[in-house]
Amino acid sequence: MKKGPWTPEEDQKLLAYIEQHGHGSWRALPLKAGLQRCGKSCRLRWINYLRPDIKRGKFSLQEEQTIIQLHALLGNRWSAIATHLPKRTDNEIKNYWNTHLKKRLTKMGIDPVTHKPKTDALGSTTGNPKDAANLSHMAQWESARLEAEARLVRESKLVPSNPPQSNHFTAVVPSPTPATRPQCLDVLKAWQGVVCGLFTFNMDNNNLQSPTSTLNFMENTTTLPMSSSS
DNA sequence: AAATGCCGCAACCGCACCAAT
DNA sequence: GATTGGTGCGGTTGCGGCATT
Repeated sequence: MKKGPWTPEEDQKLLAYIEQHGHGSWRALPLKAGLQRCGKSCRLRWINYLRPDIKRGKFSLQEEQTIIQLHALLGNRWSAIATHLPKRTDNEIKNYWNTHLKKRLTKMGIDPVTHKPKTDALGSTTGNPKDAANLSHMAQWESARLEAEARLVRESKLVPSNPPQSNHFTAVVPSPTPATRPQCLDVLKAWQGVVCGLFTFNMDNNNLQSPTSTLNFMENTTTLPMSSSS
C-alpha cells in the first residue's frame, strides 16, 4: 500500500474514476480505480485537493475575519467552520489558522484559544460578566444549530442521488436547504455585526482593540434566539 | 556556494461517531 | 445491547521550498 505524496498519474486516475462513477465506497474505490492507496487516502486526496469546487490560494481578509470569528464561537471545530467558508476545506482552514492566524493573534496579545487578551484571562475587557455569558450562550446555540444542520445533511444523503454528472459532487455534498442555511448565516451576520471591523486593522500601526472589548454591543445589536438551547 | 533553520502545506494517524447487522 | 464496517474529524508529522547565516 503506497503512502506519501500523490503523483499526477494517481491524481488523474482518481479524478477520472470519480468523475465517471462517483466515489461510492471509499474502501472499494482504490481497487476499482487501479490505485495502490487505501480508501482513506483517496478520500482525503479528493476532499482536500481534487474536488473541482475547491478554491485554492490566499485567504481574503473577509475569510480571515470569518475564521477568527467562528473560531471564537466554535473552537477547533474545523469542519463546522468550513461550512461557513464555501470552497475552502477544513484542512486548509486548519492549516491557515495554525500557521498564520494563531500567530497573528498571539502577536496582538490575544490568546488564540480563548480569544481574550492575555492580560485579562479571567473575563472580557469590559469587566462585565454578562458579556462572557452572552458569548458562551451564543457559542452553545451555534454549536447546537450546527449539529442539527449536520444531521439534516446526513439525512439528505440518504436520498438516492442522481447518476454521476460533471458536477457529481453536489449530490454527495448537497447544498443546504433554504430552511437551514439562512438561519446559519444570520447568526454569523449578527456575530459579525458585533465583531466586524475589529480585525480590519492596519497591520503597520498595530493600533488594535481586542474583539472582546466591544461585546457589550451585543445586547443592543442582536436578537438571537438565545433560549433555544436551554 | 554550502549549511542550517524556519515555515507552510499535504498527508497520515488515531479516535469518535453512526448505521447496519 | 453488542459488534462491525465505513466515514468524518482533529491533531500531528514529514517534506520541500525559501530565507538566513
